[in-house]
Amino acid sequence: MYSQELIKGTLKTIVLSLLSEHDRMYGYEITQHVKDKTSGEIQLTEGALYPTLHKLEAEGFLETEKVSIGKRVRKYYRLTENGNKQANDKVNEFRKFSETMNDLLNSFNPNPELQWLS
Amino acid sequence: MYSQELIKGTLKTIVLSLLSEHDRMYGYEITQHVKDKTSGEIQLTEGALYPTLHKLEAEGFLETEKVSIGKRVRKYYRLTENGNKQANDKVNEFRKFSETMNDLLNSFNPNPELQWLS
DNA sequence: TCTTATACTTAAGTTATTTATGTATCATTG
DNA sequence: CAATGATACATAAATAACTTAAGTATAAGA
Repeated sequence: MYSQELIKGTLKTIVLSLLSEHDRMYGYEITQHVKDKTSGEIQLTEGALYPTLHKLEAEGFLETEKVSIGKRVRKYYRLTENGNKQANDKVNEFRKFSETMNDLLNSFNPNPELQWLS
Repeated sequence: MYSQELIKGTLKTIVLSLLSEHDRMYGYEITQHVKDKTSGEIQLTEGALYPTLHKLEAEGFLETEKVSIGKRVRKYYRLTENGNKQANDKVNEFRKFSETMNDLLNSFNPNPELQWLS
């Protein structure tokens, strides 16, 4: 499990990215999907996720749809057109950022897997 | 310039990593070094950096040395033995994290540079 | 029936950063 | 030589974000 400080700041990127490939998802589904796909190394907490979803909706990047499952109401989120753009921007930003960071960190203690490069 | 939310959480990692390759550095030097090495894409603010340096010192990862430059006093930081371990841990953690994240983000909108893989 | 999983919400406390201010020296330039 | 920008550190107040925790409720499995 990664330190929370590292996960901070990528929450929106993760949510937007997942919704880019899934058409619609609900909150709980997102937490499970991320947990499964990362072998439990990234676990989103509800206290962080739900407020973030509400924020993204308020910003116009997500829209909701309520679906009744038996007696329960499930709240699905999907990307708006702006949300789709935002998803692309955020994903590209993270990719570049991680490259920049790895360059910065690589000058010291180079990654053993990349040793052959030098 | 990357969004601050992305830079958040990597500040300690950056500081510890730089001190791993530089033996000793002072605060202002760190801000300039990071700015230069990332073409201005990561800019550390003093309000964030100095409190972090103080925190790392209080945690026993850094030790200080005051050096007079003319009439000014410059405060150099260097890694303690524990700080060196922590630097390695933090750098490795970030590397793994960025791999995990890129895997998570790659299933959608795959990075064009990696298209040949599929 | 009890426990775990599903499913969403929100308030209070904590933590970290941003923004702003304060202080002071040194170098450059008009 | 005065003004400006760069160097250099520190910290307080405001803000933002997350953690922790509690609340509510249905469904499934042992």
